[in-house]
Amino acid sequence: MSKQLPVVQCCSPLARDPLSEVQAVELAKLFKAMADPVRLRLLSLIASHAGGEACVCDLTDAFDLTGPTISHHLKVLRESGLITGERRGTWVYYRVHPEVLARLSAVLVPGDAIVPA
Amino acid sequence: MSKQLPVVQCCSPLARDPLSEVQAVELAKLFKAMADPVRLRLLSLIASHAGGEACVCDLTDAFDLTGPTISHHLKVLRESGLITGERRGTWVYYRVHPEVLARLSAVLVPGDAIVPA
DNA sequence: TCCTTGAATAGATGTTTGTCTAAACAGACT
DNA sequence: AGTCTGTTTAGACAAACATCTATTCAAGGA
Repeated sequence: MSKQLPVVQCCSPLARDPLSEVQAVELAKLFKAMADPVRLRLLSLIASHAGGEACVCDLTDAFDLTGPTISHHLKVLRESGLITGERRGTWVYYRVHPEVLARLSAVLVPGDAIVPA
Repeated sequence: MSKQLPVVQCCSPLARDPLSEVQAVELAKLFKAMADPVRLRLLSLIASHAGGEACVCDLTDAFDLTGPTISHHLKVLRESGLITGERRGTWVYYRVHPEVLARLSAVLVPGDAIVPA
């Protein structure tokens, strides 16, 4: 549906070793994608939806925003690698990439360094 | 040193239940605070520093940025509740609030809902 | 083929944000 | 007091961003 960014290769937990500049830039992109209430709710709606996927029509109804605005936010999430979209007939369905969330989660707490994917 | 925001009360994991608007706004503030490479490195430098704290002088040296800019980023992190600063004599020392990171981490992965603080 | 509906793109606009310089504030030491 | 060093505040400015309207693209059904 659109360009796939590589899944985060980053990092040992924040509190273990200082982040390199490159790692920080990489991570910041992901956090920036989540740094908006609408995008967080989109992510949550998709992730918690039955079957692990939701169509744009479902998502649009949940907000008091125009279609293009929702579409813009979905694009940001897509380009950050957090979700993917797939057209099936009339509708486009989105689902999250749980590994990306898991890696992000692991960076935040002290614990084992991330093993290579 | 400055106003303390309440530690995030938020939430069940993203993928369990759809985030409410209020929860999303709350969480987005935290993610926004981390959505910058400089702030992520600051956070990591502080968290990984010996003794769990670092003074501003250490932090400033690690970047090619002016003092006021670093101070600005520290303020953003402070006001988000991720760190606290304390003046001891000449220097100001910062340390992270690990609980906030832990809660944030827990929101990202499927698992148990957060128990009240 | 044309029309209808779902979704994305293009372009415009007001707001937020990261950075800087200049100035103020806080301690410590003469 | 006066001065030095470390840190924060104030104000300015360009770049990034969230939102909108108008338009285009995609797939189905008449």
